[in-house]
Amino acid sequence: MPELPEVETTRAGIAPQITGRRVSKVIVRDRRLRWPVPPALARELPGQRVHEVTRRAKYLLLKADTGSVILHLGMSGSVRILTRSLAPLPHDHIDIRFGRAAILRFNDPRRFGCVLWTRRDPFSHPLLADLGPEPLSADFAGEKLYESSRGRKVAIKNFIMNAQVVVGVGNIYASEALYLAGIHPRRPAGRISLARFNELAAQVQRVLRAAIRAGGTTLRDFTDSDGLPGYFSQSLKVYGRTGLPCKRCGEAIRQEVIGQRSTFFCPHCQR
DNA sequence: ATGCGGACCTGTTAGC
DNA sequence: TGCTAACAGGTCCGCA
Repeated sequence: MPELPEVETTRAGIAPQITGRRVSKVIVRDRRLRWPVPPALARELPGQRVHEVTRRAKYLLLKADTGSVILHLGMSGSVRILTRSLAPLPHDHIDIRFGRAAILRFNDPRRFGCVLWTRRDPFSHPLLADLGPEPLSADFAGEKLYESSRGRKVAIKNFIMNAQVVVGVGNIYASEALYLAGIHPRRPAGRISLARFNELAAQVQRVLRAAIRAGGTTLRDFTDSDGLPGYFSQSLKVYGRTGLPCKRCGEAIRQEVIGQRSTFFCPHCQR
């Protein structure tokens, strides 16, 4: 579920419900996530206020009085806000309770996600310290991609999915952005011109923004069980369209494995 | 430094 | 219909 648009939609959904509220209790039902949930979370967070809910890459950051919660949804994670007590379902691993007002409930079947606690600046946490630029920031442009790609032989698909290069481009939107920019996913990153990188950067922004808009519409009230904007799938040009005609030229969309992930592209429109 | 493959998990779907 | 295998939106880590 969670690519950057889903994470951003989640952030926007939960922020108004917990910002400024005081945590009353943290319940950890299963601490076996990607990294074990630190005991300090349940020990230190209760009694503190959440001051803001931000996002860096696909990490959600809950800034509290003496530290921050760092939360990642992995492949299958979701959070939702309950406004009344509900019996936990399978994989409801963590509750962060805000008195009677709200419960933030973290669910993650595959447990690739994480919920961590740091007393330091979360941006200096090892998981966040080396991350590349945010694709939706105003200063994100093709130049950065172009410069960091010189001499690199890695396929462009893998390159733009590398979080040290640019964050937030997951498997779906990597295929989509490359299609929109007309770039073959296997093309070596170092053999792409500045002009084409400018186009790619623009299309990355465009597709992510469009998906956020679609997600935002679907999940307006956030008591829904999973943060799945099932909606944007209608707008996908290549992802999941193996064998179907390209919407531009009619050629059959190809599916190949690149970097161990399924990749979708039009062999005619992408070079 | 770079690039590749494996690892972590469970649930759902595709195929025989 | 039922069993098994393949696959799934992420990303860290170790090795060559």
